[in-house]
Formats: sequence, C-alpha cells, structure tokens
Amino acid sequence: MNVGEVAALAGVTVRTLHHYDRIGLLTPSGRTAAGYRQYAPADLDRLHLVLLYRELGFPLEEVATLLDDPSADPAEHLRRQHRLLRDRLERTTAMVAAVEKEMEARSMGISLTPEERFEVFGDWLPEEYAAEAEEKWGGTDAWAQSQQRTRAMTKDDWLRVKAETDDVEARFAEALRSGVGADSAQAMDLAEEHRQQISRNFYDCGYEMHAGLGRMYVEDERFTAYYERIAPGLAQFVSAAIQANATRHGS
Amino acid sequence: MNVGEVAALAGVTVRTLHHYDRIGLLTPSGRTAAGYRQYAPADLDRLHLVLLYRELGFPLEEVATLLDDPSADPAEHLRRQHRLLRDRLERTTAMVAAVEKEMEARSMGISLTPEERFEVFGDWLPEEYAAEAEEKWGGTDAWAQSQQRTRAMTKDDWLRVKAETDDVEARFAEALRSGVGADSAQAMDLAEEHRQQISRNFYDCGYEMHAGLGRMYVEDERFTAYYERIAPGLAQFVSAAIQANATRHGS
DNA sequence: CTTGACCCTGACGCGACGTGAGGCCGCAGG
DNA sequence: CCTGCGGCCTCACGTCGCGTCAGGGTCAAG
Repeated sequence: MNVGEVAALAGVTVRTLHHYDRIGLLTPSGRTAAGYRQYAPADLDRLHLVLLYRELGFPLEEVATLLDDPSADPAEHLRRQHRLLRDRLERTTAMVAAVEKEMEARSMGISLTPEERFEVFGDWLPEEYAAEAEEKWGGTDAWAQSQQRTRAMTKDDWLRVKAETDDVEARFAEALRSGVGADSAQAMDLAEEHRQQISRNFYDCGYEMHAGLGRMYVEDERFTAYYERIAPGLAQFVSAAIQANATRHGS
Repeated sequence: MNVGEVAALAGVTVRTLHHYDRIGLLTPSGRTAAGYRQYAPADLDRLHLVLLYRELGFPLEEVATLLDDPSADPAEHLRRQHRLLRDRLERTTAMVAAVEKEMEARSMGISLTPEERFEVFGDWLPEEYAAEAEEKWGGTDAWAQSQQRTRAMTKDDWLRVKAETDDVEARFAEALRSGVGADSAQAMDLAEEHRQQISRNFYDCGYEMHAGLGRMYVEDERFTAYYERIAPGLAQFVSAAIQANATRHGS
C-alpha cells in the first residue's frame, strides 16, 4: 500500500505519515524504484498502535520508545491501552458528573465554590498522568510493584486508599494552619505516616525515595497544585516535613 | 487572587495564564499598582469554561469566540459541554470495546482485518468533529435544524439513520465496483437518494448545498478518508455522482 | 503522448505553550 | 534599615506535531 491509501484507511493525512517516517516512528518497510513509500501489513499494525497511543496523549517520541521496547509484546500494548482507555473513561465520566452537578446547582439557584468547580481538574490521577508516570518511572521496581498492587485493587479498596490519603492530607493542612513548624515532631510524624501509607498501598517507599517524592511536590507544578488546592502553602509544608522526617531517621 | 494561586487552583501553569492574558482569552479583571494580575471570581468562572473547552479539543481562538458570544448564556455553555462530553464518553467506550475485541480475537488466534482495526478511527462523528462542525457551520440555518433534529433522536432513531446511510453507501460502492460511470443514471439516482436522506434526517439540503457537500468529500481529507475506507475511489465517485445529479436537475 | 491524480523532498508557518534571562515587588529576619 | 528570598513582571527564543505551499518526478488511462 502507498501513503495515500494508508492515510485514507487510518484517517490521517499523508503529511502525518511523512512526518512519522522522518522522525523514525513509522518507517514504511519498503520503497518502490521511484521512491514511493510502500506499507506492509505489519506497518499498519504499528500505525494502529501509534494512533491509539497518540490519542491517549503520549508524545510521539515516547510512543517510539514504547513500541521499540523489545520486552513489550503486542498483548502488552493491548493491555496497557485498555488500562489507559478505562482511566480516560473514568475521568470523562467524572467530568460529565461534574457538569451535571453544576447544571443541577444552577437550576436550583445555588452556586458552587471555586474548589468544587475545579475539582475534576485537580483530581488528576488520570490518563495524562498515567502516561507520564510511566515514562519517568516505568521499568523501576517501585513502578512495577505499584502497578501490580493497584491492578489488584477493587473499587472499594481504592476508595479506602483515597480516604486514607485524604485523611493524612487533611491533618497536614491542620498542622499547617495551627502554625507548628514543618520540622516539628507532629509534622514529622505525619510525614512518617504518609511514607508508610505509600509503602502499604503502592510500593516500598524508603526514606530516601520518600525524600525524592517530597522534593517533587515542590518542583513539579502539578503536584504543587494538588497540595495548594487543599491549602495554600501546603506543598512546601509537606515537602519540608518529609525532608525533616528523612533527616531525623537518617541521623 | 494573583496568578500563582489561580494556577495552583486550576491546575495549570502560570505561563498558561500569561498566555491566555496576552491572546485576550482571559484578561484578569484587575492589576495592582505594581502590575500584578488580579483575578476576580468571575475570571475563575471563565477560566473554568476555558479549560473544559480546551480539554474538549477546541482551539483557543474558537473558545474565545464561544465565550464572547453575547447570545450564549452560562447555561448554554453547560449544555454544550455536557453534550460534547457525552460524545466523548461514547467514543471512548467504542474504543475500549474495539481494544477488547482485538484482545479477544488475539486470545483465540484469530486476526482482524485492517478495516476492522481502524474502524474506530474512521467512525469519527465524534467530539473532534462536533467542535469543528460548529465552527464552520454554526449559526447557519442548516446547522440549527440539524442540531434540533438530532437532539430529538432516540438511540433507535439514530441506529435507523445509520443503517440508511450505510445502505446508500454500500450501494454506491457496488455501483463503483460494477464499473458504471459516476454520471450514469444509476449513480445519479443514488446521489438523489442521498440528498433526500439528508433532507429527511438532518436539514433541508437543496441541490446547490448538496453539490457543496460533494465537493467537500474530495477536498476535506477526513471525509475522503471516510469514503475511501468503504472502497478505494468511492470519495471521488460519490462526489462526481452528486455533481452530475445536481447538474441534471439544474439544467 | 498528453493529462490528471498521486508521489517525492525541502522549507517555512502555526498553535499552545515551555523555558530561561533580566529585573521589579513585598515582607520576614537580622 | 537593608537584605534575602520567593513571587511577579516582560521580552524572546525553543519545541512539538503537524499544515501548507513550492518545485518537480511518476504512473495509468485515454
């Protein structure tokens, strides 16, 4: 098959295929004497995967690394795409619910708080993150462990975990409001609880790794945003408390 | 509220807010003496709408026109967003189903045809299109009519329409395969049937408007892709048949 | 042997920001 | 009082995923 046919079949432009060829994401397996690109069935398979990952928000470069990973067979890709699509489904459902909630509220003359309204944008444990998390930490033991455990979670498990998390976060916020320092025993104890919670629910999180996480809370804007939405200054506070706790344990 | 706080609340970067300010999409309603951006609650409302439309794939410029349209009250936006989100939900569900189908097939050692695999990318009556269609034709009578009628459709209605459409398309494909010309009576009759189908189900489609549609089938790559997926050469064929039919009626 | 559809390779443009650079607030601590 | 230090400001250039010509070869049908 030549470019035009493939483009029509897959619903993309010819230019897109040229682009994928040039960046090495999808090189047609053959060329005619005149230089025409010739796509084999295997190329179509690959294109299919590419388009799905693209749709899910992966940058093309990462799609390439995913597809060129020799340790990932086709079934692996299907499973991953299935997971990501279901995440997306969940997120979209949540957004629909949020809009319906707002419509309801409007029709009753009530108005929601800003926090309520942006809720769905803040609760980004969603696909966008799933994609990136995998790039950053995919392949690490922690990641594998986390994947394994979360896959085994039922909806109830998940709600329990969420409740636990919310609880610690709320108590962090309270500590912050009450004015105690991030290096106070109270704050450090909360940090320790946070660490153990992660270890229990996701992956073995040692002090060093926990400290790394803490740093991320202030360096990655989205994590910062997550904590700032709970209370202004909370990202810094939690991060500092985690460092203090790690230091306390290390010394 | 200043930029940082708003950014944290909404889960976007400060730079994004700067950008929205510069392009006039979201201008903070005030500035301090020092030039600091000051966001009022109304600005947050607007930001919320912006982010939802953005998430739904609208280009920012179009978001601006949507939001600045004085004839669109907040409830209107909510309804539209609700609609678009539900479209997205449907599409994602279809994609999940497609992946599951492929997993099933793999596990049974069967392999799908390329057409089957790209199906979900071809059946783009989805959000992506909804967004664009509204930009191109929003405000025209045809669009309004179509909106009104499709809103009133039940799921069964929709399936019936889809079946009708598939039928005519299949007969077009058959005509093409049988080798009759696009200007044959057979082809023109099919074109006429196509026109009446649109008139019945969507909006009054006169010969001139139909000819315009036909042109689009070959000029817009995605329409072309849609027909090419049914049979190679079908986009041209249908388009030509429509022109011929319009000419026949006009002369 | 022409014609028209399809293919090629540059190369520039664009949308939606990311990412510094260089410099001005503003307020807590010495 | 001034000195940090985080937050804010405005350029301004960089990036990603293509869109869109420009200039030219290719191929099947008539």
